Parts: sequence; structure tokens; C-alpha cells
Amino acid sequence: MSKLRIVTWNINSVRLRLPLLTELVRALEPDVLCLQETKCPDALFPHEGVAALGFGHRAVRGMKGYNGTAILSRIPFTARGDDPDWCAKGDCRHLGVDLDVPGGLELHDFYVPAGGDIPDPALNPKFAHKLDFVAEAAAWNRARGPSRRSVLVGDLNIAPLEHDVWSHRQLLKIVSHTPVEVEALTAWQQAGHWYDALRHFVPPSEKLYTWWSYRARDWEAADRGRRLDHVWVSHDLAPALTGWTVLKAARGWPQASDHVPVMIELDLSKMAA
DNA sequence: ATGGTAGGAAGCCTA
Repeated sequence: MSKLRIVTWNINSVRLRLPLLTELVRALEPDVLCLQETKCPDALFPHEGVAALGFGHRAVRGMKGYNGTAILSRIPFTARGDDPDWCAKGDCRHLGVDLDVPGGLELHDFYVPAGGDIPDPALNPKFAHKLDFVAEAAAWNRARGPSRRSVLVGDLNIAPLEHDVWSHRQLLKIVSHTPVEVEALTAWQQAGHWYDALRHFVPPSEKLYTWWSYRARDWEAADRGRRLDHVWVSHDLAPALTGWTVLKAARGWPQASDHVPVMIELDLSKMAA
């Protein structure tokens, strides 16, 4: 196989939205699908329904009610099994696998804490947790050295660029776009030598969103979105980037998630040495 | 400046 399609989606309950995975597969034809917020204990994961969509290889890390990640794949992989216990909370926010493609490919699926409403770590433990998590992730990448043959995806819950939000000015004090978060995320990206795969295709001067709040009367008319979901690749994979989709239409599906699926396509034969 | 909606678990948390 020459082209590899990787999709990331904050599904906001894998059991509730299992039927929407059929639509996603039809629209994006992913080889590998990384989910966040599965909200499903491992023993209750809908393996049968997912296998019926062609994902014969699955890694799940869930818990009751909150969080949870899953990697579903048509391609065999090995769970890395060396994932840290982030912030010593045991809260199911990361999975790492080695994909069985020629030469190998490391893939990480993250769900970064949302961080609550008050952007002050002294007043808001959830915001402190978010900053700690991102700092730990940066340290983890730093210790591992520059990434190679690697992809990192997920709901990182931070919109770093001015045009990753509908109004830079109005969101400067809103959690997900505060300078302290943006600085932390940028430090993480630099620590791992990660390359922003979506901004490879869409210039930073153009608006790009992957999330629209449930709380808007009309999400599409208001279009007050944010780019919270990301695909980062190691620099050797930059020349291999051949396609992308932010599936905005998914926000209009019945019983939609507030996040939409994001796809990137890689031609591994075009990888840099 | 405020409050708006959604999912899960089980009478409130998280997003």
C-alpha cells in the first residue's frame, strides 16, 4: 500500500455514536482511526460493530464516564505499552502504537485535558492539570529526542494560531486560546520537532476550525469555531503529506459530536531520508 | 455580561 489515511476524531461517546462511524468510513476511508472521549470502559467497548467496519486491529484505553482513547486500524500494529501515566492520574488520555507498515511508523493518540473555564492555575485545578499535562508531554518528547517516522494526533484542546479561532481578540482570555496555553503547546511541538500537518495545507492566514460549540443556536451561521484537533508529523514525513480533510459536514450529522473528524493522507514512498 | 447544549451516571460532574 502506498497511501496511508489517518483520521482523528473526538467522538464524544463511542457507544452513542457508533452509527456515525459508518458515515465517517464512507466519507474518509481511513486506514487508521484515532478516537478521543470514547467514554467507555474497555469491557464495554463495541468491538463487534467496529470490526464490522473493517477495523480488525484495535487498541482501547477507556474508563467509566470520562475521557478514553482508541486506535482502530485496518493495518496490524503493536501497542507500544510504554505510555506514561500522565500526571499520575490513570485517566486514559493517550495510546501509542507501532504501525506495521514498511519501515514502521509510530502513532500517538492524545486527549489533552480541556482545562475548565477559569484560565488561572491558582484558582482552577483543571487549568493547572492542563498546563501540567502539556508540560509533561513536552518533557516526554524532549527525553525521546526528535521524532522520526512518527505521527501524533488528537484533541489537544488548544487552538494555537490567530486564525485557529473565530476571534483572536475575543478569545485571548478564553481557555483553549490563552497565551500561556499557546506557549505550552508550542513548546511541546518544538520539543518533539513536530510539524503541523494541517497548516502544511492551509496557510496560517486562513481560518480553520475542527470544533463548534454545542451551545450555539446555529453553529453553522455563527461559525464561531476553534481548531482544537491536530495532526502533527515528524519532519521526515512532511514531503509525504499528500492530502487532508476537515470533515465539517460531520458537525451537521444527526446527533453530531461537537468535534469533526480530521484526515491526513501520507504517501510513505515520498518520505525524506 | 450572560447563558446557552450535550453525554454519562445517577442526582452533579465534565466538556
